[in-house]
Amino acid sequence: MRASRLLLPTLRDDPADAVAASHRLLVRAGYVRQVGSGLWSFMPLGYRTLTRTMQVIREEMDAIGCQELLMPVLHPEDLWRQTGRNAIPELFKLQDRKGSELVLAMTHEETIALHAAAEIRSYRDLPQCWYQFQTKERDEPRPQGGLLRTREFIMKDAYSLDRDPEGLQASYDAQAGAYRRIFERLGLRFYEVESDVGMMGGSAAMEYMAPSPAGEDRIALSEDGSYAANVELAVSRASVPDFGPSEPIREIETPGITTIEQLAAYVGRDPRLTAKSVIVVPEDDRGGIVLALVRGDHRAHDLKLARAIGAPFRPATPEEIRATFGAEPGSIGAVGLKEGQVREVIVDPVLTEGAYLTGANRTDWHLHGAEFGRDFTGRVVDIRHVEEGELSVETGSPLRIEPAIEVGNIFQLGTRYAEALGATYLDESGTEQLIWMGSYGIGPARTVAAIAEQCHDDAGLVWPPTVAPYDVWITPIGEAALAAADAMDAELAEQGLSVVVDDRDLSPGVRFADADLIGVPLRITIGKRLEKDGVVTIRRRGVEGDQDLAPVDAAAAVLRDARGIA
RNA sequence: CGGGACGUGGCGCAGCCUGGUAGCGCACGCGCUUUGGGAGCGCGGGGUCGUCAGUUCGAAUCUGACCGUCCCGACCA
Repeated sequence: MRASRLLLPTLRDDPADAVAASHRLLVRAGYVRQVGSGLWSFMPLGYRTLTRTMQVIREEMDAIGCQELLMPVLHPEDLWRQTGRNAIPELFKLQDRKGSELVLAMTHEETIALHAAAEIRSYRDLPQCWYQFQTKERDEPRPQGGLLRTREFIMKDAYSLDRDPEGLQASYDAQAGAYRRIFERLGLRFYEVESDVGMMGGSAAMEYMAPSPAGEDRIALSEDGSYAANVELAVSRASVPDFGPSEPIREIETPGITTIEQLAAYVGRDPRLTAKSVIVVPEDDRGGIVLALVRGDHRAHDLKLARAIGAPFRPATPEEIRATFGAEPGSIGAVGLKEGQVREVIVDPVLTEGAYLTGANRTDWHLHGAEFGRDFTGRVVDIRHVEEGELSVETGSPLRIEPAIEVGNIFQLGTRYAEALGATYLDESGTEQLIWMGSYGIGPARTVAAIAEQCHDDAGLVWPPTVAPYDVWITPIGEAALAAADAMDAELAEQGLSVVVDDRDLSPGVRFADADLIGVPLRITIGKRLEKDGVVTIRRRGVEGDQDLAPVDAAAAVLRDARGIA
């Protein structure tokens, strides 16, 4: 293919609003263009990379017996009412001309359960695995980072249907294997981590996380490799301070002290001997204030706390705190609360050992020596944010925390959707049973962006061969070189390689710079060495000092053999 | 939702404070020269300055509303 016939809208300058490397480079190299906030077009170059990525995913899905299908994006809202997920704020809603209520699908569990309910009759029909590549629509509060968080995106979503939990486990394990093969083939560095089940509901879940500074997620990894989890549910061993002997609880005056740092400094104690009060208002219909306690040097994790409460929440305002506790913020604690004063007290398990400095619910006073069980109580739930350097629970290996991009996830959903939509089968005894479901997603566009985050240098993209838009990029310099390049293109194309001959009437420097930016892995330059010695230059993008000279007649064979191209 | 920044040819920007007929670089078209790492010269095309309203003899510039885009926050008690 001649470059003069291709759309290659490369930009010399970085787009002004791009922050993430993938955003900057994919726009500059002409792969994608923005249509609106969180809305992107894949230009021809980008679409080649996207389709190659999708093809790898398709092959691995097919390899585990998953069958491809296609479901609509536009759904009757009623379908989503049946699972209650029509209340999710990210769900786009609209009406048709008759006023019928419709939604734009953000995922397809409901649809799958609908079809399972209608088509699956007998245990003989199970197990099944269905998947599609289909557009998802999500009304994100804040699209971000180019392709990293968008409002519309294609998802590969697969769904397994099994007769029992054992069958679901087997389907889930097969998907996990396929996912590892997919991301390995795509040349992505990734971690498989335990994850929260989130809005899907269900029992077990894992995420596939590509480490990148642009990632919105944080994952906790043990140095010995035995533990990997999203910080949303990661656990660790906290350090243990020296508590000293148990003492009776007593009030101490702490004028103007409202933060843990001030408190620890004022009384000259380790912050680990203080307890921090997190006061929040759940956003559900029950009302009331929840008081959560973590150790002074610890942080509560938002999502862990929301899970413990069973609802999203917002921080309580100073007025709400004063009204509830009769004291200023900064002096609040769980000791001496009256029945019904707060909706609930949640205590991090770390605080069940030892005695702590805590708020006295009296402005400018704190309590010394408060012990769980003796002086205060509450529901014990892990709500603590794990910290870098803490030890893994099982092996004691130190943890580090890395930012990462979630490129895929797998969920054991159980029977939630089957129940809601009546997806059942008859077992051998003729008894009606619920179908056990799993769901398995990959975002191909986000995966492409994650690869771009990991695979680039100062000059541009450096694609792994599996996802590069083309296999070989030839830069001919001069008339004779162009003929040789076309001949080489024909020969390589016959071997199944896709080739671009950059015949554009631009200076060599500009064409080299574009080739670097676009990031095709194999490069052939044909120029003055052709006339002088009859050789061409073969290089590999992104490999320092990599350069071979090959006779023009043998270049195609040399390139194929030396580079191990399949 | 809260806060901040920015909207001027395709891209990156200046002009705005101090109102007076819109400019630079790149890209683009034509011609000549040039051709192994972002070439040179010459000529040329392209912008109702985000939208609407207001102030004014006159608005890219001042005022207001709206729209759009990006970033931070919505943990740090």
